[in-house]
Amino acid sequence: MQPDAAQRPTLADVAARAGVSQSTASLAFSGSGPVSDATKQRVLAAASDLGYAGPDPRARSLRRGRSGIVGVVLEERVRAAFLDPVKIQMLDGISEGIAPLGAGLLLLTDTGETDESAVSIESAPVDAVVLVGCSPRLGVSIEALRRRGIPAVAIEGDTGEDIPEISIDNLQATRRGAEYLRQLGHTDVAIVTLPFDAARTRGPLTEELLRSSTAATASQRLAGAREIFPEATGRAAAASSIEEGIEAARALLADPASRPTAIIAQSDLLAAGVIQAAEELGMHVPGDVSVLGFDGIRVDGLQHDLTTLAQPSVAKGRAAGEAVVQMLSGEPPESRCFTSTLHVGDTTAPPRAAC
Amino acid sequence: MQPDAAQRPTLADVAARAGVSQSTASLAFSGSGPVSDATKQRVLAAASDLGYAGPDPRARSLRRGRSGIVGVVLEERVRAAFLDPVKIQMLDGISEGIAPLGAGLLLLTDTGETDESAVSIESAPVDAVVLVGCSPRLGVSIEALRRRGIPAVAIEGDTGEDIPEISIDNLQATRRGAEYLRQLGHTDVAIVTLPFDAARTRGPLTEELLRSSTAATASQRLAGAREIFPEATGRAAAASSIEEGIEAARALLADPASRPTAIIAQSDLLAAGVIQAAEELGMHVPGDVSVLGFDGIRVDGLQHDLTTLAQPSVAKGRAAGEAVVQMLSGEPPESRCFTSTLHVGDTTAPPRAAC
DNA sequence: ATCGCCGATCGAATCGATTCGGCCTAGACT
DNA sequence: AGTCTAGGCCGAATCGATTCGATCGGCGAT
Repeated sequence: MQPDAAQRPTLADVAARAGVSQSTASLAFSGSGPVSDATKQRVLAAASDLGYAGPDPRARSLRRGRSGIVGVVLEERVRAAFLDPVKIQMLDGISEGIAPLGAGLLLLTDTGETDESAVSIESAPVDAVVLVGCSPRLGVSIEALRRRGIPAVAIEGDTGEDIPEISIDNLQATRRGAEYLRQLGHTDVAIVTLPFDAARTRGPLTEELLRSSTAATASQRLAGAREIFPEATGRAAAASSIEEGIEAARALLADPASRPTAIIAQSDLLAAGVIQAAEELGMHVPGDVSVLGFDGIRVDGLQHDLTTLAQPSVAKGRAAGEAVVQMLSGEPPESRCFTSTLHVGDTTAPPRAAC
Repeated sequence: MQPDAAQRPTLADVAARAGVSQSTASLAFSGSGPVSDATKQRVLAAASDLGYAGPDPRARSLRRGRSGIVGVVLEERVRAAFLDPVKIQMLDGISEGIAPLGAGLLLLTDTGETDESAVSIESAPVDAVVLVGCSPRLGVSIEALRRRGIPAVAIEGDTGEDIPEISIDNLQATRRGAEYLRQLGHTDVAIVTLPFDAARTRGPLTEELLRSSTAATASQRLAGAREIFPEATGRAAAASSIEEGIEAARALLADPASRPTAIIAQSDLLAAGVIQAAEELGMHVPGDVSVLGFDGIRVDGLQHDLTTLAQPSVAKGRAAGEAVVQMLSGEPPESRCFTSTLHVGDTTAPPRAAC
């Protein structure tokens, strides 16, 4: 109505110009329905004349009830997540798994802040959601998802709900790794764990910390190790990073009199940190201390072939993506548990004979 | 109407239950408008009773005309992009830059396929778009963006349109690096470039290839090098990866009689590949050949401190994000050009005296 | 020659929320 | 006491497309 510059043309405008009804114009675009070729061409021509760029995705998604977007919820901020190779591999797997949907991937972070008007897990136009390594801290958000009827899949996160879960044999894998260390002759083993709680408390493994654990992954891996080394103690890191590994190892190796002969790290990044700290202290790996990792990634700058429990990260992501596809097509969701394999590198060896 | 299980409650249902009009209920949620506290509580209570999870983002975005989502267009598939540390850093910067919007990041890839019904750059519910290292192959898509009136910012991509661009001093930086090599005494220098065209043609730098170049970044860096070494030739890689660097270097170093004394790689990953290939051939870096990279990232597994032109990747991403925020608030977009700095590591040295 | 059928098109309802203009009432001001 | 003001709330239009059911020719079958 107003001489207001360029009101963007709508489907109605196109239809009018092509001399057809709006419904026909819609069909010409979406292709779902019988439209004569001539009409279709006419509509397309009109659209082109008007500079119409195709149906508005917002209106379309409102009507269709689908947005064509799958959300990926990362517990950390984007920066942190991208620094973790495991996360990236999963992301890649997810994008592969949902490929048949032709859907986009929306990065969501569970920062805990409930910013008004911000696009959060509770208010994002997504058709489904993949929770990557999320703690139950997400309880509220998950509840919102359930209410909104948005299907969700969790990767390595004990959601405690009826959400299908893609996981690995954390406990058994770690036990296998620990068993290997015992076979090498180790008896004095320390553990560097992933964070146990939302606060990411860093420090010694106290009973209290374990009791308050909300991170299944860390707990399970610890349990697996303790099935072999019941007395094993250690430290919890505040994140899965080299930095944190260094920090933890410095504490564990501080006193030359009480040094363990092997350290089980719950991630390769932590393991890399442990190795670095050990070497800084003049220790030799695996001569003075064996180091076992978890993940099976290549760690930036690490000069060793890490002995580790290799997990199929990409496959996990893909499985999650496939589960999303299933759920969206009405099939019942399906949890899956993958198996990790022990990769023996050059960071483990029999303990140096006590002198 | 139907006894159909649980039709999800809508704002209208909530309003009815709370005994207020729909408009009031809306105001109670969005908070924009005068609503008495009592009424608000009543609405919230009704919502809670009904299990209403808040306004539907699809409807909201249709009405508001904003979706709260910013698209990031990567030229490669997600997997490939995530393997490039520079891209990840930029992504991180972007997410930092758009933080004030509270917007989500939608990953879009320019695969070239125009999948029907797939969420692509041409049909995604985004408020703005950041093009990361995109070639003009995107022409069609960019045209669509323009028609849809979606603001866009380009990072290191010559869009040829009126899109604000975030870039770095590719030419000058490379010239500085080349100059440094010349000062060391090098005269026989080869270059390993990024892809020049959409086809990612791999092979020798022919005049024809350069003429048909659609990649400004590669062209500019090459031009910078040639300002110092006009005769320098080399090879184009098909991607920025260690693999491609190896491939290119093998070709360049194949003939012991015509080996250059230095190689300028247009990315650190390529440089890492070059070094690896050289060492495989029994050559010593920097003894037998100096290697100069570009980017300033830490390369996985590289045992050298690469001499490289460090660019502020995160800052670039952040600038792009900030530009998006500006454009969305109506301010005119603003192009920016950052400066790279020469980091001298241990991969460059004077050429071995000819015997 | 007539009936039935199918494909092309059209009208109108719908998706779910936001928002503008108007109405009403209670308190304030003179 | 009368009127003005403003807060609080409501109705209804609107965002832009999709889709169901109805309509209307035209063509093959009987």
